[in-house]
Amino acid sequence: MVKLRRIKFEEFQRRISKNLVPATVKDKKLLEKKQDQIVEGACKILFKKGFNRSSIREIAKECGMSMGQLYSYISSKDDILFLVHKHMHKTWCDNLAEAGFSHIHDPVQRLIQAIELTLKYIVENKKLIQFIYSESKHLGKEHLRLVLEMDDKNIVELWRELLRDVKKDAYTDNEYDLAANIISYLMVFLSLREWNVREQNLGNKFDFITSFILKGLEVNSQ
Amino acid sequence: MVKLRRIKFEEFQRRISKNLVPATVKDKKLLEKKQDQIVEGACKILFKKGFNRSSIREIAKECGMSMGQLYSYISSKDDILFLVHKHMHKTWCDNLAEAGFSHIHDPVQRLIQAIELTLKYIVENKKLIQFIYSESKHLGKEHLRLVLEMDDKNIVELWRELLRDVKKDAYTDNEYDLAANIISYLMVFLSLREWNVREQNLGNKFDFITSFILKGLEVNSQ
Amino acid sequence: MVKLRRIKFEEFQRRISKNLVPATVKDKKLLEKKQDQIVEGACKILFKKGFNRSSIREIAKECGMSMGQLYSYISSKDDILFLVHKHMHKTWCDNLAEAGFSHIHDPVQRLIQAIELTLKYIVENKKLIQFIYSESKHLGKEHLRLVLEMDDKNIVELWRELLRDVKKDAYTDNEYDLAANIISYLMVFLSLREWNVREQNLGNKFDFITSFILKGLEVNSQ
Amino acid sequence: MVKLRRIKFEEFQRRISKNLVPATVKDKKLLEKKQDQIVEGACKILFKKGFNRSSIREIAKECGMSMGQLYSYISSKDDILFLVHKHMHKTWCDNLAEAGFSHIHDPVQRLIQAIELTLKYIVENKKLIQFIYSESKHLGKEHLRLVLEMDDKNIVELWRELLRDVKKDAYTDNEYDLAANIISYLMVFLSLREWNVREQNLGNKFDFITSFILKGLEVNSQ
DNA sequence: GATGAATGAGGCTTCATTCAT
DNA sequence: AATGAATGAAGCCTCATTCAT
Repeated sequence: MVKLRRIKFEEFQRRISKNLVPATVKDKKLLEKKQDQIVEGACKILFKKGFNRSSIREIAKECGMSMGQLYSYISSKDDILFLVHKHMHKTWCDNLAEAGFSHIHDPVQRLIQAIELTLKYIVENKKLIQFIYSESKHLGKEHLRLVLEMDDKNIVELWRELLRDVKKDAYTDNEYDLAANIISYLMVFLSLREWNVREQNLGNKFDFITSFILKGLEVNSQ
Repeated sequence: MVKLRRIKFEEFQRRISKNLVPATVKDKKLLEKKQDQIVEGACKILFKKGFNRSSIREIAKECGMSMGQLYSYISSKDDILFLVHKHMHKTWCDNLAEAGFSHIHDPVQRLIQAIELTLKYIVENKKLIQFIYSESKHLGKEHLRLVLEMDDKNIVELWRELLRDVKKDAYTDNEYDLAANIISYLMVFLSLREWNVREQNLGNKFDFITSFILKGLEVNSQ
Repeated sequence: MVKLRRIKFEEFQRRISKNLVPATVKDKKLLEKKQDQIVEGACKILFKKGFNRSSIREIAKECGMSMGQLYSYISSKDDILFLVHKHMHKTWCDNLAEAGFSHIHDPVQRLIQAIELTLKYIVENKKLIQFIYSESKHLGKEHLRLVLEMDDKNIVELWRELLRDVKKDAYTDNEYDLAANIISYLMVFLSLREWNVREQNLGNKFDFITSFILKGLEVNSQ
Repeated sequence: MVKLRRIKFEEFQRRISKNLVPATVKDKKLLEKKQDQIVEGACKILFKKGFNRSSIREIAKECGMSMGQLYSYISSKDDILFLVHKHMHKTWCDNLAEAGFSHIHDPVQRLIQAIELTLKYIVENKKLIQFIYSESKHLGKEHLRLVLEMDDKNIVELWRELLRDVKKDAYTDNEYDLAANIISYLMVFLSLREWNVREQNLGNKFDFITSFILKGLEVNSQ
């Protein structure tokens, strides 16, 4: 199951590459390396100031690049935003794939494992998640389409599949979709509502959310 | 219960007024009226183009004001964003207050009513919600503090109270807080994830979400 | 005849105004005045360095305006080029209208007068003519269309009419058109080929050209 | 007569070479071949986008060269413009030389043949002519001098000589010069005023122009 | 009080040319 | 000798805010 997902992600990678047409650089290896460098540098600025308030000049400087160099690996400021989205997506998928849960036979335990791995990832990448979810409106049309597709085909689809195993045929297709989206949405709750939620032991929060979801789905965790 | 909330909101109004220092206008009544006019006009532009791409000139024009006039009711562009937040907050609270649910004796039914009213409000004000949640990063520090406080003291607090009645003493304080925040967060799900969720009858979605929450809370709705 | 032309020019003025949409300024009178100021300043730079090598900053400075101010009377650098074209067109038409020739009864003498007035205008506005004819390729699509239309409907049409009176029905429509275009083209010869032509008395050049045209048209100037 | 011209052109070639200082390449033969390749590739881009909007990168790519290689055959972007001018000049001269007219004994027929060959050349190389005449402003000072000299010593001089045979001693030197320049100028009319002139049979246009010139010169073509 | 013209810093992006590899 | 990545100045344009009228 997870392998399948990884394959799909790589398929996206390929399609995505076509949508980021750097005007000048030809060396693919270098391109990828530099784009990683851009993501790393850009995030430092972007997380602090948001997309609009971060200037290309600042970002280039933080990346240790001249503006000209930066623009040979991207074709517009928008591309940076897209690169960050792609980065988030990749680390998210990698995180799940590495930790793994497809070996767990019990569908419920598998779901629980997926939830906990994801919650952990989200909390560990709080700034990234906050940025992604508050700035996705600034993506260009085509980039937005791609990001939504990545989200739907990789992440939401994972929950759909896990739910199908857990709920068997108890739901209609619409309900699987809705539930998968709700779970997907609840996963980022802790990062997006950080300031609202009272300080307390993180494990408690994880447990409460996991338990809330399982009960909401009428799944018996025993 | 609801009355209490309204009072609180007005209390905020007063405190908030001090944070919007119009340079010239003294007539409070006029100020309020004009600021409503600003919100109305601004929203038309803001929802279409986002905060950064909307210019003061455009907004002023849409409001039927000169730029000078506009600037006598606000002190910076950021104030407009705050006014829109305040507007959202007010209509949200008004919506609940008008429809009302404090007369419902059964705590569970009261909770259900609150959920459904809120879901309805969120869907009817989709653009507003989407705007608020994607542009809150642009709020100035002080404004952000106020908005978070409004959210916490009015909205989240409502859920906390409703939950206390429903769950009696089954939760710890932390759990009441967490659950209230989760519900509050789930309320805007349909507007923020519009594109992801499959087309289907809206009522079904409402029912699914309501039911999911009630089950998640282990509340028996019968 | 000439009056007719003037009317036509004003008609263009009106249509043209719609194609130069300054984003911000509302006072029409001021707009016109400032655009004249822009043309005057811009020409000093443009004639010296050509369109591409002249920066907006330089032009603004020469006009005694800030860049922001400049941009409230134009909407792009292209507009400046168009304004210069319009300016040329206007002075050309004004020059003919003021000196006048419609009162001359003899068609041949009228043609001669038109030629000499035009040659005089062209030589007196050498730099302007050189600029216009070497930079019109840089006009935007819509502006180019307008300029070509102005040229055709006002200037070339003048020659067509004069020729019709002179040649009666000796030409086909195509020939009237071709001859009018050739004359129109020959008029700017002295400014565009300044460097090639040997220094000599200007009057001689005028006479030679006039005579060349009349003979070319087989018109007897008696 | 024509031979003379060719010799002169080659003489220019030599002088011109000194003004294009390729940084590295010493093999003259190779240099010439590569510069032809550059002209061919450059024209494809230049005619489409104009000089300023064509980047060296694009041009190099179209030429099938690396940027480094390109820069070993030119010393600046301006050189490319000059190469195109030289190319135009060479093809123009070659065209006349190949078709030939020096064998025609009757001076008037010879002139007519020269005119028609030139008109044909100009129409067949419309894009080139349009480019040359709209971008010559971008030539550097020294290049401009050379181009004007080529034009005067080769092309205008041809007309001067042809006119001397046709008009015998009827003109003063100034008049020969003026008439030669006018003819030279009229030759490119059809390419530069393409859009203005009504669609019609090209032969008609050729005949009208030829006839107009002959009459203008008071030359009897029979 | 009301208006909207003016400011000018700062935004994103391009590209001729060089030079390390 | 050949490559093409890197430089960085300069390009055009926008717009929140002020202030003379």
